[in-house]
Amino acid sequence: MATASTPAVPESRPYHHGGLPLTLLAAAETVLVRDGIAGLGLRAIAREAGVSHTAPRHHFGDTTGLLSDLAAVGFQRLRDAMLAAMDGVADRRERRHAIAHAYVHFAHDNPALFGLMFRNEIIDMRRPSLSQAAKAAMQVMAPTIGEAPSAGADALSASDAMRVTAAWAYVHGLATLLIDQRLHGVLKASPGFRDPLALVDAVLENVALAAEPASR
Amino acid sequence: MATASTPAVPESRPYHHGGLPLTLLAAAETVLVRDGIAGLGLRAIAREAGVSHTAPRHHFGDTTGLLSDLAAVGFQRLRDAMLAAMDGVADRRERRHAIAHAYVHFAHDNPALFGLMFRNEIIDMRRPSLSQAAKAAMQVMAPTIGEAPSAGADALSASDAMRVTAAWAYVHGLATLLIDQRLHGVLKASPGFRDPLALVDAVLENVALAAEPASR
DNA sequence: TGTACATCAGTGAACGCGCGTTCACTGATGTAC
DNA sequence: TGTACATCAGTGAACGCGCGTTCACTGATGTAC
Repeated sequence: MATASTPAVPESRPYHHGGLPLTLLAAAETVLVRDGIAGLGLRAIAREAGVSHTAPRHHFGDTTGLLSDLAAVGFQRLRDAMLAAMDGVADRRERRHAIAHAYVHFAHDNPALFGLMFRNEIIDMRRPSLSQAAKAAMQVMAPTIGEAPSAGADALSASDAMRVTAAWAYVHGLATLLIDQRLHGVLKASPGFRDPLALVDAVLENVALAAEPASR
Repeated sequence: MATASTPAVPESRPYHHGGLPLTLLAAAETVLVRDGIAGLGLRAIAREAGVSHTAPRHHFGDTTGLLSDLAAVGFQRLRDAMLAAMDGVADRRERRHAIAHAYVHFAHDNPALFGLMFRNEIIDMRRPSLSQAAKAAMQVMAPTIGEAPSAGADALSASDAMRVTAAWAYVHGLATLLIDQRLHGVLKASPGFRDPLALVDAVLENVALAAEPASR
């Protein structure tokens, strides 16, 4: 494809689009944010992109293909957000907090996209682009959360595996309860928090995970 | 309705069903388990119940009404499971563990139903039957998890609100990551756990939440 | 004890909708010679 | 430098599908008198 380097786009829309795949992903996100996951069909996305409704098929095959790639974009952005939050933070505990904060706030700021990233009915985690993006995002968490930082995420001790799982579940649970609006009950029982996000932020500040001795 | 006490059901199906609402809820769960959330339409449910596809409308109004009631049944069962797990357990820490274990295993055993209970697009949390069932389930957790057990769930101190939120998020995250099959990556990096559920059980045994001083 | 009638519960045909899929096509690009 | 041709990218009409909704209806039940 010699498209990215073509000097200029002709004034009247050319027959060949040039960068349809990226345009379709952007259109899909627009539809997702506007109409929610229910509105995410190939026809609706093509309509949003101003293109024939059979065009997406050339690039993505089917709806699952397109949405899986969109979910992959989501994981890349989540990873970037966590990396940016950690940047320059030396203290280990601070880094952990920065990651958790970034995870929850990413979900809060992109609720529809975050939801899509975990909707197995309409995306396919076996697609390489998606599984790799998801793995890359998780590999940002593992070294910071585990005990043996250098190990990376390809070989975890049992206790590190438990730490990583627990930490991920903790922030993931906060994120999903937050964006699914399930915290209003707690908020009503304990006024003083401005809104659900404030409650979640306070939780992240004050309640940490602690590996405890096996004898509980 | 003088249905529950009618002596016997005539051999040839009577025109009036008698207990259609309950039958429809059961049919909906059958469809949900068999075809997933995507298959949950009024027509499919009526078909499963062996009844005209407009009949559900008399009792539930629309799809959201029926599914919201099914989600309410789910919350009732979750509550029952947590109560049963706590039954006779005196130690506070053991009770906490029992609740968490019950929560995660309920999700594991009823993944489709659990998923429905948190799908805001197709259920309506404002319906009284659903919001009450959800609240009742949460009120099983709150007194055991907070510091001031007698307070119940209607008035929580700020620190209890944080504890409850954190504990709920923790088990909820474990449950969702588990049933969404997101733990395979961790499992691959750390063999030795039989399967994702074994990993989650180990996490529940060994990693607890700890409220820490505000200075992190 | 019987009769009339309103109300409730369930039926089945019909409609319109948006969807995914198929198909024959056309416009544009790249490559072989 | 030009020509022929294969391939790629996108079009638009058509089809079938399951869905929710509307409608006139029928069978059964409860209640007033």
